[in-house]
Amino acid sequence: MDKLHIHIEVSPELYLRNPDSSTLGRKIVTNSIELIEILGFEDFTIKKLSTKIGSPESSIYRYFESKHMLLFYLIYWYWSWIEYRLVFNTHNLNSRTDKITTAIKILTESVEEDSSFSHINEILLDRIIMTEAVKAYFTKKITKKTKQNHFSVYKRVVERVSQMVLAISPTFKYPHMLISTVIEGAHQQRFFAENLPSLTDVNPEKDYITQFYTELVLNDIKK
Amino acid sequence: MDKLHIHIEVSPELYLRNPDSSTLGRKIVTNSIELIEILGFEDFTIKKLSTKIGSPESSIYRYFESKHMLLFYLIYWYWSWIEYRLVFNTHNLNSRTDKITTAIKILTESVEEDSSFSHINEILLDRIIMTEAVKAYFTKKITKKTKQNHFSVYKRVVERVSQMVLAISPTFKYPHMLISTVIEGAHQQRFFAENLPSLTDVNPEKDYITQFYTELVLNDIKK
DNA sequence: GCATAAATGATAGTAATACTATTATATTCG
DNA sequence: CGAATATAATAGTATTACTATCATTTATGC
Repeated sequence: MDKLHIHIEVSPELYLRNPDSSTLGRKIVTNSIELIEILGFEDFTIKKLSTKIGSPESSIYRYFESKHMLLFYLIYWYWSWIEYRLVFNTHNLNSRTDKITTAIKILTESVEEDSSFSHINEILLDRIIMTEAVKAYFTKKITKKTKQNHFSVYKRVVERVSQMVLAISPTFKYPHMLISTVIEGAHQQRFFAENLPSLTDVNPEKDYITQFYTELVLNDIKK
Repeated sequence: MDKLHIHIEVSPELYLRNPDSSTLGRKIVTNSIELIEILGFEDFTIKKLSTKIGSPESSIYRYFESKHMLLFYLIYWYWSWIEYRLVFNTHNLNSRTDKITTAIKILTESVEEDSSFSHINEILLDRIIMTEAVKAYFTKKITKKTKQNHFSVYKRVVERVSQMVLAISPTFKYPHMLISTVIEGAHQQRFFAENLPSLTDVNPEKDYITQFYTELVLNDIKK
C-alpha cells in the first residue's frame, strides 16, 4: 500500500496560523474531523470543538478565520491526498485503460484504512467529504474568487483524470463533465446507500459503485 | 406546451397550515422563492422574509414549522411538477428511446419559462433546486424518517425513469443509480458552468448538458 | 347583520451561535 | 534570563431560529 510518510501542505490562504505547525493546531484539526463526522457540519460548533480540546474558542480562531475556512482546509487536504494517491498509483502503468480504471477506483471507493501517517484520520475525513463537501461548493458564505482559488487542487484532480480520458478518446468533448460527474456521483451514491437507499441500487458486492462508474466511463468514451 | 392549470398538492406533513389555502400563505411561498434564489438558503432568514411580505415572523411560523420545512415544501412542489411534466410528455410516446430521451431532457434542462399557472415562479425554483436541494438531503436537522417520507416524490421520479431504462435493457443492474446520477449531475454541472467553470466543459450550444447525459445513458444501457 | 371562531398583527423574549476584544499567563527562543 | 510569541480566561456583540402572549382584523354560520 501507499503508506509513505508524505507530507501534505495546504495553501496558506486557508488558515491564519498553520495548524500543522503546533500541537494545538494539530489537535484542532484532528478533533474537528471527529466532531464534524459525528455531528455534521451544521451542528458542529467552535464552542463544542473548544470544549472537546479544552481550549478557548479564541485560540481556534487564531488558526482559522472561520468555521467555513476550517472545512475548506479539510477539503483541500483531502484532495491533495487523493491527488497524491492518484499520481503514485497510476504513473507507472502502461495501459491507458489500466490508468483510467485505477483512477476511477481511487475516486469512487470509500476509504477503509487509516494510513496513519499523520494526525488526520482519512476514513472519517472521507466520510466528511462525502456528506459535507457539496455544501461547501454551494455556500454563498465564501466569495467566488476565494472558492476558485481554493478549489485549485480539486480542479487539478479533475484535470488529471480528464487527460486520461483524452488519452483514450482524443475527440471526446466533455472529459471534465464526465469526471466531475463520477466523483460527485460516487459520493452521493454512497450517501444514498446509507440514508436514502431507494434512490440507488444497493448491492452486497463491496465495490459495486466503483464497478458501475468504471463501466459508465468506459462505455461512454469507447463509444 | 404544457400550460395546463394543473394543481400541485404537497404532502400535509410538510406544513402546519396549507400555504396554498390563503393569500398570506401564497405570499410566503412566492416571496421565499425570490429571496432564497437571491440570498441562498443559508443567508435567507425568516426575519428577512417577514419584512419583505410585511407580516410578522410568527405568522410565517403558523404555516411552516421551520425554515427547513419551508425548503422541503418547495422541493416537494418542484418534484411533483417535474413528475407531472414527465408523465404528460412521455405517456403517448411509442418508442422506448424517445421516452427515455424525453425524460432525460426534462430532468437535465434548465427551466427557462415560467408557465405561470400558479404563484410559483418555476425558473427561480429550478435555480433553487440546482443550488440548495443537495443541502437538504445532507442536513442532519431533519431525521432520516422524515426525509424518507418527504422525498417520496423524488423517489417516484427516479423510479419512473428507471423503469424506462429497464424497458430498453431489462438486465441492467443499476437503473436507479444511473438516473439519480444524471439528475444530480446535471444540476451540479449547471452550477459549475456558472460558478466553477474549470470543473466542467462549458459549451455555447444551449443543450450541451442534456446531450452529454443523453449519450451517457444510451451508451451505458445499450452496452 | 350579528355573534362566534379563526386568522393575522404587534410585540417581547429565549437560547444558541459565530466571531471579537482584552488582559493575564505560559512557553519558546535567542 | 529577558523578550517575543502562543495560549488561556473571560466577557461581550449581533444575529438568528423559534416561542409566547395578547390585541385586532377577517371570515363564517345563522
